[in-house]
Amino acid sequence: MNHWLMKSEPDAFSIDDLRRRKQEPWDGVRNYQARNYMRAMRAGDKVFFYHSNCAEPGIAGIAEVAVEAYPDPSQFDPGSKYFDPASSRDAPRWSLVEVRFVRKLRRTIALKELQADPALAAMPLVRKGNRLSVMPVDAAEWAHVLSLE
DNA sequence: GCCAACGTTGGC
DNA sequence: GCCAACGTTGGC
Repeated sequence: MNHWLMKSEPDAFSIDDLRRRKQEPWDGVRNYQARNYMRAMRAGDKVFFYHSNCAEPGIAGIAEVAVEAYPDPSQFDPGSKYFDPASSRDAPRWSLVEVRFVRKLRRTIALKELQADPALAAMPLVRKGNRLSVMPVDAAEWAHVLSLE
């Protein structure tokens, strides 16, 4: 089983939103690397839910992959901000997974704290300029983050 | 709101 | 295939 991290802007969709909705299609990913990681996800994989672009960026909770990758319907919808005229139903360009709420962390583990921790220095998340919204987390990093909780 | 970093697009 | 222009991400 693999572990992952997915970013969301809490103003748009927070860990509390996921708790309320229980399960959610992770639509709107329009980056090939992030898409490829989603396609590699398997049902039951655990995911850190990261809050980005907000007052206190950090890891706020845990989700799990509920439904493996399938075509993101928003790419076909001209009314959606995620519409992609270059994609077609015959050859969909973008995928999504559905994630299910597992739990909130007892506290949000701040980006600042993650950046300062030598055990996490290899995480793409803490590297300057990284903009990936979906990324793998190795098992040791996963366990270490949870030990900080 | 600023801006550095980065991915994508498109002219050539 | 190069690379400048542009748009987006996301910390601060």
